[in-house]
Amino acid sequence: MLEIQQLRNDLENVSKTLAKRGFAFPVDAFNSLEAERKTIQTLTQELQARRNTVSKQIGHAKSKGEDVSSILAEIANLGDDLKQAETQLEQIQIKMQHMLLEVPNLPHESVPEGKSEEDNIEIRRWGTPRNFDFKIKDHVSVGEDLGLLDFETAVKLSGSRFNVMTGALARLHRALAQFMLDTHTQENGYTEVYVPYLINSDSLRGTGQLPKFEEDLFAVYAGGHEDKAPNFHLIPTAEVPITNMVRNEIVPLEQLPIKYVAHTPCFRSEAGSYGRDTRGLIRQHQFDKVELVHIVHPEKSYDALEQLISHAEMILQKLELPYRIMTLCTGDMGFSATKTYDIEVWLPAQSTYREISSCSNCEAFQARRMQARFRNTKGKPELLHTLNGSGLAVGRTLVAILENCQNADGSVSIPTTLRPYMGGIEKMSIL
RNA sequence: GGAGAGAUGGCCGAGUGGUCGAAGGCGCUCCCCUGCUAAGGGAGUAUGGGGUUUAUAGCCUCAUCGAGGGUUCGAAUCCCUCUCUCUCCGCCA
Repeated sequence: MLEIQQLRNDLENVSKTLAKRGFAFPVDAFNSLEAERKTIQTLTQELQARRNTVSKQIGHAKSKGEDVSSILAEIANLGDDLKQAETQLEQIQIKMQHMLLEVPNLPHESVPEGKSEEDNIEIRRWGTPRNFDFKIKDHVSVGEDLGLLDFETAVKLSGSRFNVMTGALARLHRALAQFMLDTHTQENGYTEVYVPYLINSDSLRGTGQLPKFEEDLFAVYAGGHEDKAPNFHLIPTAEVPITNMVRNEIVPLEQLPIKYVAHTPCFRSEAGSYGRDTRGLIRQHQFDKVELVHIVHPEKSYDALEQLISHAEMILQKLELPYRIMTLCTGDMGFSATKTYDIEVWLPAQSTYREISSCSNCEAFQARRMQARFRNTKGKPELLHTLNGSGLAVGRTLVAILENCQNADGSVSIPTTLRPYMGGIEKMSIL
């Protein structure tokens, strides 16, 4: 959520900046609502002040045993007038709140302008894609030929966009998550957290998934009461529960920065994306991710973003998987971000780089929705800055290994760093 | 799931219709006093809005005593709903 003060004082610039990311701010609607709000709020407060004064008078008079009927007569209409004004004000404020909750964050000035992913800027590359001297398979064929990846059974169990992994592949999936967690906790200074996978709507509003993106979520109803509002949603990313840990909190200054890491499943309905990546593990309704979250002092958030991306990169470096870093353009960034770096890993079967991590600074956008604050050196509460990034998406990392580490005989070599997590085995082979 | 108790400011804890945004204590900040230390005296110490304003300064004002409704001229106090916490029982991994 943007600061309403900023909208009042600097609407022209705000709306210009929002236009860069393809968002048309309803300037006229805002202005007229704001004018209405001002009138009604002033009126309401005047009536409230009057009521308070008169009530005190009555209190005084009664304690002296005086007659209060004349005072009561004088304010006979006050109650109705006040109630009417309060109702009006409330409706205006609800409208305003709705409007503001749907406005995305302002892109940082360093973010390149653009309309789509075509306009993202590559800022660096690491590693060299391997030359294969045989005809390579995509990850689906590699996994299925090994007999360890089974989409047909997943369809039977749940439907499309789910998967079943068995044996060494299931273990590799688990190994990846363990390896990522260990790296971030032991080398990068993160605190591991375990969080709920079912989350309430206040939390989803806090990080920006609601109210605008409900169709991307799965709703859960206790006892099958679909007629009511959902009790929970399944988390689309651990960013939601982790970041909301500081919702409505005032964090002591000395606890900053807070760096959390969690491994969770993520559930996305991806309602708008049918037809994209229908084959394979790239786009699933359920996938695992190791998520990194920073809760930081506002002056430190851009340094934190650089750290965050480097922590995510470290995983791919240790796995020796080639990747590139992209700065997302204004038009491709997520709702809550001011600046986002994507890490894209090399997928040889697609001869292209594909997103495997997304690291964003949200500045105070989420903190304002969540009222997540710290006490500054003057002792005053001030909004925190929040950042989140994948470190990494486990399923997509698995895809990258299956494709990049495949051999001519159909086997897949286990990256050296993962072998301790795999009981020392060096490859998965066709039996 | 059943029975009961509870939720007040940074913390503890008063407060069952009026001058209560809230006693008292602790903590914290500033000042005074005391030749160190200890003790003592005084003042201050919530958050979010709105108006005014060059101003995140001041001043005026509104709201907030778990959340949301209601009664009333007036609610921390009365009524209703919900959430959460605690104790006991049952069930469960």
